[in-house]
Amino acid sequence: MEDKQCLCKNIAQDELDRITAEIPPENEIAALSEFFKVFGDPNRLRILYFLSKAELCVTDLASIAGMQQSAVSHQLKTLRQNRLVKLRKDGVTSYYSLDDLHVSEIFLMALTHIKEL
Amino acid sequence: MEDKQCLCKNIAQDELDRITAEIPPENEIAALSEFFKVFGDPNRLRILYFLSKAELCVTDLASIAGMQQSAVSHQLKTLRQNRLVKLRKDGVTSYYSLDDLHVSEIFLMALTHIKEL
DNA sequence: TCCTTATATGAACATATATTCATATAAGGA
DNA sequence: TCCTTATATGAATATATGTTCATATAAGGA
Repeated sequence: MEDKQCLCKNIAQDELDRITAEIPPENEIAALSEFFKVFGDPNRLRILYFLSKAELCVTDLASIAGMQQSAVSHQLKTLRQNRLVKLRKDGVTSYYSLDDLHVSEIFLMALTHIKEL
Repeated sequence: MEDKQCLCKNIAQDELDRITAEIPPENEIAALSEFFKVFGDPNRLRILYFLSKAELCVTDLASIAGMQQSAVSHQLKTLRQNRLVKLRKDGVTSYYSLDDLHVSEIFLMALTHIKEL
């Protein structure tokens, strides 16, 4: 707790202390922000949208998302590291699909919010 | 539609076309990713958490979030531009509070997801 | 083994982004 | 008007991040 406490009268000190004490732990905040950051790129959002509809290979994803194959691979790596997609290999081809049911929910909720603006 | 269509047999061309046709428009994708990006910073998440509990002034926020006043002001500007918080002035003091009920929902949903990992 | 195809990987690079530092601005009191 | 306080703003800076380019790696067929 810093010592630069405001002198304004809007909130009691003990109320402030209570709020501060209840915040989720540091590692959860970090994980949360990391989670949201993954959705914070338009190309990754497109990839997630397409994968919410069907299992797709890298080349098809690159094609329909209008991205280079390499860029898609990089993004898929990020999505895998964050456990949002999973990989199935068949010969030389890699197929990706969603590995997290929350993605569609979150996508929908945020879309609802955007449309209310 | 690019011409680098994959020859793999996982999905029919018309299925692929249908998926591509259904994606939300460009401006919605952009708005969505922007929305998520705002939550993708730990300090902004902290600010939003605190404001979900009470209306607070900049100095108190800076204090409990462990940030410099200037950094808080910058972040609050971003949050205001994205209509997530609102400002009430009283004399020299500015008080901020949530301007969007979705914030708590989104925060909770994501926290649930994080805890399932 | 060599060649082809699909994809992953890493470096380079351009751009984005959060914080710091300095100070401008706003509000209020003496 | 001057001074103090609270906050906003802008430039500088360090770091992060997404894309491109080149190529390594994996898989399979000849």
